[in-house]
Amino acid sequence: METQNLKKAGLKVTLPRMKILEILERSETRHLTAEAIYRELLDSGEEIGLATVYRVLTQFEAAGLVSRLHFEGNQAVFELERGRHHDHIVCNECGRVEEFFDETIEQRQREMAREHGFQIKDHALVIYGDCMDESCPHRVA
Amino acid sequence: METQNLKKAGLKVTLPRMKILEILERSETRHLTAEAIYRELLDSGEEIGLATVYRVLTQFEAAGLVSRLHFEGNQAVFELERGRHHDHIVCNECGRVEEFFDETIEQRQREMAREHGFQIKDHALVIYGDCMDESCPHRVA
DNA sequence: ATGTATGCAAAACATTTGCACCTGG
DNA sequence: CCAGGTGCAAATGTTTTGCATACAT
Repeated sequence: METQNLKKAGLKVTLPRMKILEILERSETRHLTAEAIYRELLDSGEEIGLATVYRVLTQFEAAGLVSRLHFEGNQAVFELERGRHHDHIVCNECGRVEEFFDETIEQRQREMAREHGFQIKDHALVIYGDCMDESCPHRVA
Repeated sequence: METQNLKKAGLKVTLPRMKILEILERSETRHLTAEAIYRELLDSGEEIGLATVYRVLTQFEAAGLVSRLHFEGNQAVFELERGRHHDHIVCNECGRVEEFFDETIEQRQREMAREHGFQIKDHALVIYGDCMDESCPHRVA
């Protein structure tokens, strides 16, 4: 269980940390803001402060347990790190997030970095669009 | 001159707007935060408020005169819009920004959006790395 | 016990807004 | 002249921090 991951990361196994991990694991959308996690904690009756949520998420990020993403908008979004690199497509209308991976894009990025004399360390690619999900409220098609 | 662009955008030709356009045009790095523009204004003796800088940049963005970029870090970065879409490579060490364009990446993005049932509207791709510029203070190589 | 974690309130930032005054056309 | 623009200060929204208390080992 998650107890292992926490210990492995050198973090004490505390209630806030376990609860936050649980929420990230159970999440349907898998991409949550600190606020969203905080609200879920409140809803399940936990007395955990928003500051703690931010502190825990920052520690999780440092430990490689979660990734912090920056989509348009002002809040960071957090997702559980599952070791498979991927990029994101976000629906402008309903906020739905999909993940994708394309080796050709990865390759071309490495090539672009090389051409410009950069030692590539990381990259962030987000595609914005309108999804055609039936649940999407502003769906065009 | 820039007077044209302002009028075309339906914006009165005021001193703050002209000065801000000038700074964006003259900028060596071409990618500036609102703060950086504000400081340049102060340095050149202009009495322009930071709020005005933000307001003007937001209007310029709406008019298509500038683009607002979100790199890692909390401040937005603004660049003069020159009509040629491109993505960015940013040096983690010295903050230098390079632009690039790769049709293969563009194509694959469209394909990824299509595969996931999204009507692509926009995208943001930033590559982070260490540059090997001789002026880069933390240069490794 | 003892070093860490947490909660709360306050601080820190980046950015936006309200409002009285100024300015461009 | 007058709608629109600007400066300043105050508000906002997100994230971080200080500090006294509580908890895991």
